[in-house]
Amino acid sequence: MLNIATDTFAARGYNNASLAEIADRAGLTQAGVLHYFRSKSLLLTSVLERRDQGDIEQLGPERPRGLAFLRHLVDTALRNAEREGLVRLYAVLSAESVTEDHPAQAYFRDRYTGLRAFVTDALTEACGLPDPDAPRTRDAANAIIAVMDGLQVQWLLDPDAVAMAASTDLVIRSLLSTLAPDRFSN
Amino acid sequence: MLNIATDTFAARGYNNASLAEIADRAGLTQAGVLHYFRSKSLLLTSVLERRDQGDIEQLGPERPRGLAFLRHLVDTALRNAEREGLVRLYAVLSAESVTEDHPAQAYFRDRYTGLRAFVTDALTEACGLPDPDAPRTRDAANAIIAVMDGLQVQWLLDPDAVAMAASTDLVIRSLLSTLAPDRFSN
DNA sequence: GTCTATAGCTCGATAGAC
DNA sequence: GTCTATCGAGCTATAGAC
Repeated sequence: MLNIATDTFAARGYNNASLAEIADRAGLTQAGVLHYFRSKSLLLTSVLERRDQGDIEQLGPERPRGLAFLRHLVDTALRNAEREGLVRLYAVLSAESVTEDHPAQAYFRDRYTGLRAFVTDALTEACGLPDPDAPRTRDAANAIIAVMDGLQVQWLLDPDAVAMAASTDLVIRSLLSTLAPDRFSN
Repeated sequence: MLNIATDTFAARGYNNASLAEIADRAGLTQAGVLHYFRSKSLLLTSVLERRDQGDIEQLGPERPRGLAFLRHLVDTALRNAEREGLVRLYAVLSAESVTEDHPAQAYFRDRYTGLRAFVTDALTEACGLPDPDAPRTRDAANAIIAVMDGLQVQWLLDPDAVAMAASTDLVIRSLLSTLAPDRFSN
């Protein structure tokens, strides 16, 4: 049920997806869907929360740190090329969430805040930097997240023109050798 | 009129924006809007075409080349921080366009194809590379476009957490020194 | 739990008066 | 050119039978 809702939101976006279509695909009526989820926006929230378990940034307490975490991001980009549905869900909804009164706005704001902290920490640790709050580290972290997101949109529109993992890897390596040229040479 | 439509599509996305709201803001009725644009999707097309004149990638035949073009991208990121409406329009619509049967899908596919060619050329020239079709150059070009797009979404959700120009500049510099370490040192 | 039925909207588009 | 009126369709959500 949540899987079907996920696919539908991914294919159509939140606003353009209808409970009737989700219900059809799930083999019941629109009223049936609302029996389990009191409203459409609550269904979206449930979809997003479900997706957070067992995914990218929720790896449990033994999440990899430093360089291992950055490598994990490249791995994720590689695996994402085989998970178009998931990529579509986040690409479509994250951008849609910036529109007025979107029900997923708080979710994505918080998600990015958390991701930024993770990546900033990983960079600081991998590079052995003294100050975890250095603006340049923060800029680099934001850029790494941004490049992964932006590549997804290009890839969804034109899969053959984009190598998500290769581009992600190239950016991370380049940033590392800028932030810590002694540790990471070109 | 097109300006009002632009703002509305930017604030609500295409699907969620209504002709009635656009008409209200423009001071006429919904039927009045359809007198000028035969359909909603034609209005969107007109908005996007209008925006292409005098903007980022349409700088006329004397578009800057090589390093100057890459600097221009950073300038654009800097100016974009003062043009939230325009940023919102492209961030929202580009992601929305990957959904099924979206009227702007062809527009954004073509736009990215053109942008990729521009940035790839600029990188090839700036770095003095022999092969304009090198995969790594293409990966770097895609990454530069992606980082600019991805930063916009983060910035719209949390303006204080993101320095679009600084992050863009950092990525471009880092990539340059990876692609051509002899010309661009850290 | 799942259904039918329906209330109560909003939407895009068209027809036609002025 | 701009309006009113309206069609036909879609939507979310609720009420209530079974």
